[in-house]
Amino acid sequence: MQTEASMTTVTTPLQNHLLAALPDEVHERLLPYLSSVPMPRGKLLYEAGDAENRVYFPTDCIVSLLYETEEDTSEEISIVGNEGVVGVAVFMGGESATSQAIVQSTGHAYRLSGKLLKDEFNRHGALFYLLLRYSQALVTQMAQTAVCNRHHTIEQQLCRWLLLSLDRLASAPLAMTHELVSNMLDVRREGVTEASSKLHKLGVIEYNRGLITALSRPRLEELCCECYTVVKTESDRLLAYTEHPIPI
Amino acid sequence: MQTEASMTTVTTPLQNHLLAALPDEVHERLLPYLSSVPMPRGKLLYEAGDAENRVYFPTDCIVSLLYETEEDTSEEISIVGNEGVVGVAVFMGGESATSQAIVQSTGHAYRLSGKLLKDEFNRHGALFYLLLRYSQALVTQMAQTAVCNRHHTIEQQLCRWLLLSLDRLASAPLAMTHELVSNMLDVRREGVTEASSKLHKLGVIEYNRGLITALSRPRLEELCCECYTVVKTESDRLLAYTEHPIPI
DNA sequence: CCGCCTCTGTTGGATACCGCACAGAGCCGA
DNA sequence: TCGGCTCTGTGCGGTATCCAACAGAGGCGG
Repeated sequence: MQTEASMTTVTTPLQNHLLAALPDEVHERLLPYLSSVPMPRGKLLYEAGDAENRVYFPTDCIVSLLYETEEDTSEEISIVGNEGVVGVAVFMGGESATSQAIVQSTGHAYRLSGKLLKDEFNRHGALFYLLLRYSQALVTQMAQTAVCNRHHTIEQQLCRWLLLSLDRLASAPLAMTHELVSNMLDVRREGVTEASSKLHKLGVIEYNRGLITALSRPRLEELCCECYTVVKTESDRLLAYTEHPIPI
Repeated sequence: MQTEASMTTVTTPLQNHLLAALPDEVHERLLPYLSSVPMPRGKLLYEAGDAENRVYFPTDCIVSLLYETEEDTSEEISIVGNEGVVGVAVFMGGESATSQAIVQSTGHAYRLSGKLLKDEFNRHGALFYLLLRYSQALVTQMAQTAVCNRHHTIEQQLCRWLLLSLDRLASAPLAMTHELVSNMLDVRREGVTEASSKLHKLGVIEYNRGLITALSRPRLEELCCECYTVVKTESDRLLAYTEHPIPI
């Protein structure tokens, strides 16, 4: 089973772009304390209001940040993969946030205690600058997601979501049912089926019982609204891979 | 005219909660460099992508952070008043953001050069901790706004918007037409008229040609969705007024 | 091989909001 | 005082999405 296989894949901390961008000096201090943890789909990392005393650097999994409403629906506000870190509230000083973090795509992450992260952050070195810029990228993603949910069709949102997910996974088929995607986009399952079916007819994706495969990335980008590109461009700008991030 | 009057009101930097929360030591370094600037409605502080080389601490004005779409609509993702600061991209390290900042309610702010703010931020003292926590509060507001736009009726959104605005202004009538409110919520003007009319019939607000007055705050909160309270509670938690903010 | 469960496809009616068009009402300046 | 502009009120048809119900299709275990 595909899921099981990916659970046993060997990963290294440096598959995470943030960790990879840090200088050796920081690696020496942090790597010994990073522990690899399996991230099965559905694993709840934080609930809204929980103290976030650990942070996670994904390598080959995807984590969704969800906000709940009183009506018991929840909406994915941003996603975090190997480009980022889950648990920004730790160094932002709030300790907790009003979102929940849940694993959306099975894989692995490296876990670090909040205390160690804060200590390193407070050295005001490479990690500090990097995490701040990452936080800004996250904010951009959140805002653009908000705009997208409001203005664009389910089909466009689906394209955006697929592209964001593909960027964060080493490779194809996404193991997601229409039902799960609908939870993420917070639309009806039927809406996702309809949009998927349309994309399939256009020859852009194919899917079968919980596996979605992109057939043509370029066409996916064409059919998508601008939201994907806005987020991608801004993230690339903010997190341009540098061995030694430029200080403010 | 109400607008003109408020333009000549005398303000002090300490009307801004962030500035007020800083210890004397920081005041001594920063206050000499803060200059009071009038903030007339419609003033554009940054455009998307602009280098934010100045930050603004509002005292009695409200600034909206707007994200535009390609279809030339724009949506208010968060609002900043005397509880915050406009220009977080400066210390987050991105220098620019993908939003625009525009004055929504006439008043004043204190302006500081980005360089001086960064210098103070990089001292890693009170301002540093305060601004990080403020940023997190801003993120919470953005996320909740996103959720609200998606799930709640125009009437509920209007209540939320009114409450957030009232919190940030010394006092009553908000000088806003339905048209302007509709731009903020990114709905039709008629939708705002309809919702306003309903709130009026319920005796909760009254309005007349560009002036909106809340008659009963408690009732406004009842009619609102949970979004206002979530944001308010979390902001209060993160920014609990302390003479010397607690370090991480 | 069969039954069951999950996943996908489809339909019909309801609804919130949109776009447009226009009418009345208050205010300001000529 | 009167014309014109801004602001608010209202009605009509269109549409994307929602809600509910159900039908077929594929896979897995007994």
